[in-house]
Amino acid sequence: MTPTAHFAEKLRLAGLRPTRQRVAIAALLLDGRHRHVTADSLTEEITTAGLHVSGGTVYNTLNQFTEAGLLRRVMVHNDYSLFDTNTDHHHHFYEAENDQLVDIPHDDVILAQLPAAPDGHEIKAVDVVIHIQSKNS
Amino acid sequence: MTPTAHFAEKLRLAGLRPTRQRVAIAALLLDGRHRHVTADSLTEEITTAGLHVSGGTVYNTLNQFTEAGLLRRVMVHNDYSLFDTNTDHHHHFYEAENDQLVDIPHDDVILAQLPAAPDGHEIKAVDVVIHIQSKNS
DNA sequence: TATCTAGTTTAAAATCATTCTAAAGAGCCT
DNA sequence: AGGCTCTTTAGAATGATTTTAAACTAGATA
Repeated sequence: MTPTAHFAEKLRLAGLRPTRQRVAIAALLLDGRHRHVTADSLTEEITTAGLHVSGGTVYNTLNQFTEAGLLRRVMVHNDYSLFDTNTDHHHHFYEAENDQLVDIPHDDVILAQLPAAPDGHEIKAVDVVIHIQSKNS
Repeated sequence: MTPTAHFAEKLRLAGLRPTRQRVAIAALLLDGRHRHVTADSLTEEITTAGLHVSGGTVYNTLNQFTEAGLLRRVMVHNDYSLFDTNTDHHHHFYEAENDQLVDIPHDDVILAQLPAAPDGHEIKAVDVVIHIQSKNS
């Protein structure tokens, strides 16, 4: 199976029509590498790859991939959106000084007790963000 | 001590000059009630109280209060900033459907194990957000 | 293979929360 | 009261994201 066919299939399984743009972005983001991207950094990658995808489509695609569970949105500030290519359950260190986000290995956080969800609700996800700062500041 | 003098003192202790606007906002937000506000909802409250504070000052004041530790910023989405008048250590339920944020009592979350902060860094805060959704959807 | 249609992409304009600006105003020290 | 600095103000500017309306395409059908 060609790489393109591989990502096209992945998109189909996620319920997304495999357009040229979505396949290109999937090839960049869904190759198994774990990293954090923004609409801006992704646009740069696309350009570096010698391609072009309009700004609106970059945003749409990031939202659709997230909706489909292919990406995860990480909330650490509200200057711009961050997306994590690692959709496995894990948490983050965040250093506000340099707007730096670092993954925390899965087992390094243990939640010994969680509250029950309010009536009529269920827990969908638990996000832990550990805010850190450099010691000499 | 008049209420105004009380809040003026509170601001001075936080290192903020007690201007008319800051005292007015402090009287609304720092009265001990625990709630979540936005720049917009606060502006409404100010208007309802028969006062007027310019938009820029509302934003500045929220940021300064947060900086001074009188408020806490809560990160759950990036449509607009949310501020929590409860600065004690506690966590949140967040229901994306209605953009609803609910406090979790302090002891209902137990973090049995935390990772060490990366070299040269220290932990400043640990935020836990439990995303919930209504069951029949 | 030609055709059709719904879904998608595009560039550009619009939106909207937030920040910035420069001028006017107000604490507060002497 | 005088003066110096910090604040407030209204309005303009910023910047990420969404929307728009028209052009395009994936995929189904004939």
